[in-house]
Amino acid sequence: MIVDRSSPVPQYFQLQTWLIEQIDQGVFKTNDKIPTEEELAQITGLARATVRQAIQNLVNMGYLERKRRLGTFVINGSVHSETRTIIGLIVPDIRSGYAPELARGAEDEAAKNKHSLILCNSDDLYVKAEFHANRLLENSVAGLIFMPTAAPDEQNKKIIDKFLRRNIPVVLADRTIPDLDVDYVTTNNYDGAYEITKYLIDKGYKKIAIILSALFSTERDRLEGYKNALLDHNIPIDNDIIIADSGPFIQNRYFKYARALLKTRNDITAIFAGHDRIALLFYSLANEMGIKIPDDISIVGYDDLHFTTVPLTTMHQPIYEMGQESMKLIMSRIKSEVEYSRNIVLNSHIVERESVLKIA
Amino acid sequence: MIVDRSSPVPQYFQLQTWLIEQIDQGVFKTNDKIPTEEELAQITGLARATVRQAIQNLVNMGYLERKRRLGTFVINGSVHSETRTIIGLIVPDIRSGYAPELARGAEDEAAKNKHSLILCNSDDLYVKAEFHANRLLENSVAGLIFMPTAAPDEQNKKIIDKFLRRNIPVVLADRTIPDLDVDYVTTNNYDGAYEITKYLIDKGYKKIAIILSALFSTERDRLEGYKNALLDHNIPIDNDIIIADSGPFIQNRYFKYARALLKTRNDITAIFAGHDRIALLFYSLANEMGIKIPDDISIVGYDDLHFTTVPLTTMHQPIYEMGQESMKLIMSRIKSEVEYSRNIVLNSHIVERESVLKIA
DNA sequence: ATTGATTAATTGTCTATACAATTATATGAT
DNA sequence: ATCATATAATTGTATAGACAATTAATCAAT
Repeated sequence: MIVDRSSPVPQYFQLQTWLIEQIDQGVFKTNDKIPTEEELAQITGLARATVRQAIQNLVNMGYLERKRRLGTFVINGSVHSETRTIIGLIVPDIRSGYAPELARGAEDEAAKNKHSLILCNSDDLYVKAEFHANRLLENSVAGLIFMPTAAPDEQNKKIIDKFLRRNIPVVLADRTIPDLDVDYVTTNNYDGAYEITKYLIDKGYKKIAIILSALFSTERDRLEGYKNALLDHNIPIDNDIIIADSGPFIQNRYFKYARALLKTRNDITAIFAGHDRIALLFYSLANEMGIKIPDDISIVGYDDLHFTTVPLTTMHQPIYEMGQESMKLIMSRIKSEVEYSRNIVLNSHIVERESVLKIA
Repeated sequence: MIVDRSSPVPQYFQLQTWLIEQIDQGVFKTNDKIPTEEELAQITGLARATVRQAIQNLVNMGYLERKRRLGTFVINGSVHSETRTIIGLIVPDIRSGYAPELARGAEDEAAKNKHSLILCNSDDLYVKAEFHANRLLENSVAGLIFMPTAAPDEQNKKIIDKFLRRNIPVVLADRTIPDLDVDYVTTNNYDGAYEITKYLIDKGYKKIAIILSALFSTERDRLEGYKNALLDHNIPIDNDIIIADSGPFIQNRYFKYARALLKTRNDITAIFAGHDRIALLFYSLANEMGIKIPDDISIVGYDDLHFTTVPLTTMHQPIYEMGQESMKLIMSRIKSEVEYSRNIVLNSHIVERESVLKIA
């Protein structure tokens, strides 16, 4: 007998307790359909309204989910994730690069799902990321979108594990970590770099310098794409005109690299800037040194931060979509049990403006 | 009439909405007893069970509290403010203008106080702002930093009141609302505009056009500053070269204004762009039309979004500090009872670059 | 194949009614 | 004064029944 009508315990509550027991004991498993309200009324001898009250409470508590016409179903056991509607987003700095675009994509998608976004800036530092991670956990966020910091992979993993251990889904955005079984969304940096290098080659260039950071998977992939494009077109790789900085982006440092490069190697005819902000430096520098882009030197960037002031040919990255897709992954993890980790690689495409001259 | 029986909206939901409204508008204040279920049934003409459903939902949402034999009471929204450590930030769009800088200032200050920031984009639309406001309330934020939308003041006030009624502190950032007793942080737009207009006058200019939006207090103040600077220097105001758009910033529309202005009025020697993004348009346009800045025409902007590509002389606004100060106001409200509302006006200063030529 | 209409299952909304449980307050007894 | 008891107001629990809305699945038409 499920409900004891002589008990002082409310009958809806008895039913509720019984249902929880069944779920806990695995009689009703995740995603199972439990009996319909009518059936439960029959079985227990209660009125449908009473059954409904019990079920409604369990829905509120995050045990069950109702679907019209289909029935009532047991929800993913990682419990109260339903009531939590805040997602954390850790980016290096909301002011720089494409972070605003990414945040906006994520926020829009979150809003669609009636979730909110907590914004955290790590400045690419492990300590700051960890500080925020702890605060997010205290606020019991339902998920985390994380751009790994410039710290070693091991440290980033530590942060990620904190969440995963508590069954809080994590998605890496843009930057990835090798050999880590976690969802991520990125763009095809290797292919993109290969393509835009080939673009320069097709325009007649052979002496193509590249300047970027070796710190992040994204830019390391771009470097590989660049190298292989050269090799595939029988252009020797000249390590002197490959500048791969080991630290995060610091404007002044890159200014020095750029200045040194332009001064010492006037055989360079084209430059592949690891990202658009580096490309911008060259514009300023060209101005300063009386060099004309693209007449004297051609340049391409990567990202497509829409500057209206310089006509930079660059690789457009779908950043907004990256934010969106990251949030979609989080949402699907929250809503249902996902067994395997999923990786989304978005495609970039060249946006041709006027920073490259055809010389072939 | 509280419920419209012909509406497709469920009646319990209509009642629910009505009750929230009453609470928001202060008809039912904190700790007030609302009518009993029986009374509400009478008033609305609904069955008690239906009334009950509405009330139950509001109890779950944290609006109401039931006490047996006593009735149902409005909950004091500020009760848990010590334990709540999340602050809402509603900006038009995190991608545009200085929103990232503002967000970063606010976030850093929040982090110092072990608080977190929920980021919301309103797109300057009332409906979106309201959606986010409701979500923030559901997440029981401890405070709100709000950039009013482009909607009429009354609507923005409605959103603000929702928070204030629950004793949740609100700070307006950058844009203010006249005759509203609420904390705000802004910059001295009037003085700044006066100063930069005077700067142009001192450089020898008399025919100074201005282009901005008349939608926000900030830009309206700038327009006044511009006008008074002219008047004080005995320069007649020429309404033909004052373009005050009534809508939000839409790039293409401003392009048209700019193009028309440059084509029809070649007596103009200087331009005061209401903000830097407008100034940028002139750079693109100048390029297109073969006009040189500053040789053919001088231009100043407002904001100082640091573009490395064009040497724009502009009014630097301390946006990061604005975010910081806004958050500081929130924190002081959270920590202690503040009786009076406080207004902080930050000072801007001119950053001289190379977009203005001396002709006097 | 795609689109459109139909059907049936199930949850969603709503009414009208009844009695139970709780408890602040008033009343009465000591 | 203190304690016990009754009272009444209000929310809490429960029933039985009706119709609405949604939607997966099926069938029909193009």
